[in-house]
Amino acid sequence: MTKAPSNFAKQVYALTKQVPAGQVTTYKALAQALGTKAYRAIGQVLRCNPQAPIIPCHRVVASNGLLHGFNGSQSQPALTKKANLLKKEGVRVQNNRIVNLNSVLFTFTRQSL
DNA sequence: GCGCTTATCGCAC
DNA sequence: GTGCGATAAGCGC
Repeated sequence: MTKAPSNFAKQVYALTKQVPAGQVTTYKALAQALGTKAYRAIGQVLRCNPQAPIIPCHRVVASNGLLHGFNGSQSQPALTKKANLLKKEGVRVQNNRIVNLNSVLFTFTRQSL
């Protein structure tokens, strides 16, 4: 990761960084924006999170609006905290799930790339 | 209606 | 070269 990060990862980071506060995106959206079906691959890239503070991985949720992985898979309290933060941003989160997902769901466009 | 399994792609070691 | 990983979708019962 010292030179030329994979275009794929780069785009994932770029898209994730594009997500404004108060909105969340889904792996599917990212995959579609990249034109790939590697939902997991995206998670893989986000998991490495080379730019943790710059990349709001906590703003990326499952297609169902369910808060996935993040630190949650390992730290429930942390996940709850993030959920609370999202709530503060304007994202309705309840039980680790996006309530008004339809209202905060941020989708990407081909031009986003 | 709910649950489990399978398919897919890329990154890291 | 292999394994794993933050999913998604489909099919079955």
